[in-house]
Amino acid sequence: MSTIRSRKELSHERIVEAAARAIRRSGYHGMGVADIMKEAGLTHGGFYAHFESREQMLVEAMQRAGRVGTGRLAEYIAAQEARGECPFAALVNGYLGDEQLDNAEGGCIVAALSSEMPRQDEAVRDGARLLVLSLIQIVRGALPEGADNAQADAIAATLVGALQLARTLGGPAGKSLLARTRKSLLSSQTPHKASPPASP
Amino acid sequence: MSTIRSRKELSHERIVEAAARAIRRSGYHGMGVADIMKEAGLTHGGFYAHFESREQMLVEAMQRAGRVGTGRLAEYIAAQEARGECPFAALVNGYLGDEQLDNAEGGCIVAALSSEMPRQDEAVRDGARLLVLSLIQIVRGALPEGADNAQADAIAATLVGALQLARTLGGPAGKSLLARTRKSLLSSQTPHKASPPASP
DNA sequence: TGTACATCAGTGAACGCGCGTTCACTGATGTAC
DNA sequence: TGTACATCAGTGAACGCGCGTTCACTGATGTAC
Repeated sequence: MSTIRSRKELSHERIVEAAARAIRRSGYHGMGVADIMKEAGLTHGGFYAHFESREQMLVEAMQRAGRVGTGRLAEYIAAQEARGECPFAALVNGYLGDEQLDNAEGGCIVAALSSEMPRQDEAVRDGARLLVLSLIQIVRGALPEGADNAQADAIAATLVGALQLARTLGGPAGKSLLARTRKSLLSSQTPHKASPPASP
Repeated sequence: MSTIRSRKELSHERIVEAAARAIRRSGYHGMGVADIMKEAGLTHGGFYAHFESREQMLVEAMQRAGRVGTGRLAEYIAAQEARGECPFAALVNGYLGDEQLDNAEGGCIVAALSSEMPRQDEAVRDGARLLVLSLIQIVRGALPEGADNAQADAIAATLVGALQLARTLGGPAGKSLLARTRKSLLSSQTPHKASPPASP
């Protein structure tokens, strides 16, 4: 597969890239078409040569953020696994790492937008559904064989919710909420990997 | 404490009520000042006799939604407890009840807005922090004596996240995500109330 | 290889619309006597 | 109890601004010969 891209294709990618960052940083309505074009090094007039509408750009931006985010997380888990860490711990520590607190722009798009997702128009919401499903897929993949699927849903919810609550609190309070959530998740899950701990 | 309210106070409350519903249904920016005044049975011109700015109205609306929501949830838990249900199960079943799927407008304000909260200006965000903390407080109250505080944070995150993911999926898929999350939460927690189940 | 022309990506002004905010005014409520 | 006046809540027109979208135009890229 060729890497040769036309000038226009390159611009298109820069715009989508900028939009993918913008919506995670500022929300679906947080930045205008002109701002995003500017961030891509262009002026707003050319926008509609690339997209039918702002909404269509949102869809592409979501897909991109989802694809990249999923890929990075999967890579991280694989890398940690290669170092002997259990995949679930890698997921929790990667997804809820302290760096994620101030990195909405480069982080998980579901955590950045999920309370807004249900309110979007059909096209955007369809894209959002896929993002949710693919996050759940990743969680499933990181759970031990034979784990209940119900757990994957609950854990995905915990990851997303924790990042949002921690970001809302911000500062040390947010950091400590993150740490507690990691701890809680890891201790709840280990029994499935090893033998159940004796109840004290 | 007197219930006598002046005409203006009554209007004020209607506006805040309408705003509290509006932001949960449509997000912080989802409805304009004029829409909200209309919903309160007024015209937009009178708005600034009640609030210094739109932002200040948001703060009051959040406080109200938080107060009412917290009250309702606490009452529900108490009522179920009186019927012999354990408080944690009441919390999970109440907060993640199927009715909540289509009731953002009347439901938990944290679930309705948490991905937007970190992006609000200081006054609104301060209000949001209090909402998060009071949700965590409720969860703590519903956990058995001696439960780890870390668990309360994780569970609050799960509740909030699950409602958002379920609402994004919508329909049967959303309903089933909710059900799975309830199941997973309840089975993870019961060991603390009763004796730990034998590992199969 | 060089010139002439067509294509194409991007520019920037302009438009319409919605929204937060202001303000002069009105009609109702309430107070003084 | 009734009248005259002051206060006050609410009205609706108007404002400025930002945003999504359109469009006539420009300058660069690429093709034909």
